[in-house]
Amino acid sequence: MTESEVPAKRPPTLTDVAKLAGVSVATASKAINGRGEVRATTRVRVLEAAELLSFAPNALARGLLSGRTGTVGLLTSDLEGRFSIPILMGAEDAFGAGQVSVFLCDARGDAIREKHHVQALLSRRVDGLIVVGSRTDPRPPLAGNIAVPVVYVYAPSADPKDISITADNVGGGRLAIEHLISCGRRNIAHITGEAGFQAARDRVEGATAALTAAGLRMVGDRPYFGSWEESWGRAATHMIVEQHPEVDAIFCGSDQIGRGVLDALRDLGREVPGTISVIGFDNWEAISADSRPRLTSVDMNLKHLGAVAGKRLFEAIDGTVPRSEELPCRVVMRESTMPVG
Amino acid sequence: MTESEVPAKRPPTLTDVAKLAGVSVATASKAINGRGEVRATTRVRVLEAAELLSFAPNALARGLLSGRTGTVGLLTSDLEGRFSIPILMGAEDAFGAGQVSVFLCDARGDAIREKHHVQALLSRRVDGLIVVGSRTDPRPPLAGNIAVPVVYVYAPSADPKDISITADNVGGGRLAIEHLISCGRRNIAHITGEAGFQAARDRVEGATAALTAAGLRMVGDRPYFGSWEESWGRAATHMIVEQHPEVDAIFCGSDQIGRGVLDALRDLGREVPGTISVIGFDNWEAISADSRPRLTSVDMNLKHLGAVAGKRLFEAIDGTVPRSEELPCRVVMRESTMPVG
DNA sequence: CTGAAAGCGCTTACAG
DNA sequence: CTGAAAGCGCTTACAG
Repeated sequence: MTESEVPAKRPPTLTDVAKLAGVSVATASKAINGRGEVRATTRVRVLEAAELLSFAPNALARGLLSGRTGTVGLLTSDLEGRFSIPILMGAEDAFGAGQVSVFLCDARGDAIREKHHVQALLSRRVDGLIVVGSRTDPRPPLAGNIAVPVVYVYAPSADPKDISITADNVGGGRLAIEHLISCGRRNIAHITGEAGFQAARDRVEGATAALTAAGLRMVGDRPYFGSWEESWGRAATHMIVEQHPEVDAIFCGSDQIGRGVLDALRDLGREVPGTISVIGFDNWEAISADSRPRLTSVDMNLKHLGAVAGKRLFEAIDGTVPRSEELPCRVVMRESTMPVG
Repeated sequence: MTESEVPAKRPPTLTDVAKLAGVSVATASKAINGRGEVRATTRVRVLEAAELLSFAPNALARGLLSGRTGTVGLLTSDLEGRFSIPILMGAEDAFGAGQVSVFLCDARGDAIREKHHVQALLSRRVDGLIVVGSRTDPRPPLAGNIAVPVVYVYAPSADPKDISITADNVGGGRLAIEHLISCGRRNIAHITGEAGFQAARDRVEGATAALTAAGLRMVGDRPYFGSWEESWGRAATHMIVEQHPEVDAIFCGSDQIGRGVLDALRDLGREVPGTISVIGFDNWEAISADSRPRLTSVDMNLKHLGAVAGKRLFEAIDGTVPRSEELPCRVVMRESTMPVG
């Protein structure tokens, strides 16, 4: 039986490489890792052997030795929701392709399932954990003694001692109103989602502050809480336009609401942005980028949020203790708030 | 220095548990894994010790021994796109919480990045790989000698020897037309995305077959290829209604197109579903579930696709050789195709 | 029923 | 510059 007939059942080991190169495993290890003084010709011989066998060092063995695995766990509560994904991408970016590998776990908002996932991740000796929430309300911290650093993103941990990276929704509400005022609007209404959401309340707070600072009041003297859906945007718009015909701008708590508002205004013959401006929230391309007119929106920079969380996790793994951060939103302007000269 | 003062820097090991329970590591191992004959009282003692230390067995060490890591790699080319996510969730479901952990890698459609990720995953000794495409066109198989089973989902591998789990888009096109015909429609137009997409061409093929089988022809005698966006749906609708006023149904290649079609028909005063029916494709809730009227759509069952891929990967890991599968779509009916009596 | 020993694949002092 | 040996945390025959 010649060598070429032997089927390579298991991946090649360092021993295989060393044998082929005619050196000890110790030397092979040093050559491959560029460690210790290895003669140049020896190093080349080892590297060639490794190449020939397409040797990939067993990360499990390495992790066992070093105590570091180069893996992190990403725990999300709601993969389906569109907020997790950009955050997740940002985090992935921060880790870099191949340097650190990411375990993805979706707990589906179920505490039991979450516990199982955490258990599994800890067994796999991840170097750290990122916990991604699906709404901005504070969430209970992970149960149990977690021996590795944890960073919470989007939804902060309810424990202020934990590290949380969040979007500044109060600031986002303020930005939206300031933008509308910049466009020359004075009679601004606010249609938003369920009052049970911290995000809704925060944006109201920011909006109110900005209006007050400008000496203005909300049309209707209150926000219109309802649901996050288009149909609520449509219904509320009809009500507002009828009761407050002077309305010349609407700040919407989501792009879906914004989309409903645009459709209703179109039905009512109110021209956007000619006689009334509309701004949404989330900057959800699929909803905002092809409407008539295209919808200006507040963007929470979710990808950046994820990237910052990733960086902070690294710092924590390296022993420094990062602080919680609340990152600013930004306005992405499109035609629905374009001042018409 | 008392015991309680010693900080637990590293996670407890089996040795710690054994020591605390007053047995050997071998016995501790057997007790914890329910293996071999261990006296009941001994087992209890070990389990209590493990509990007390909140011992979690090091999966790396286990993996090193057994050659199985209980991890799989999920390689996606486009996390942002909305097709990957449901597939990913389905796969996660198939793996079960905590049993198998999933490494998520987004190659961003970049071959170099993909290679890096595969390399990293192989180093981590994943038991298998799932490759998720972002469009249904066949993709080149993974480069290099992959020593573990690979299952392609959504986008099949260009190599027919590989295992690919795909949605039957031809069948989906057929279903859409058959549904419209069931609703009493005879003059059916088809507005779809770029002809460069296999998905567009497949759905056309199915639609044409179903029309022919019913003795009908497409309105305009051809599909209207364009883009996947709302604006194309709007533009094409105006054109079709003008040139072919007899049109009484429109099959749309995507829900976004469908949404544009609905909006245009509304502008044109054509009543849906009264005088004309509309069906979309993708069953994208955010787009289809709150439109006026709500949009009937063809669903590719992506989550199920992912789940099947996960199951097939397991079978492959366990040594059986699964076959490629093309899974059926289904029609999710809403008001836009409701026959009006 | 229990434990000593070997070994999974690697790295790291330590001799030579 | 090179290699023998110990050890990371676990499991698995094999003695006792």
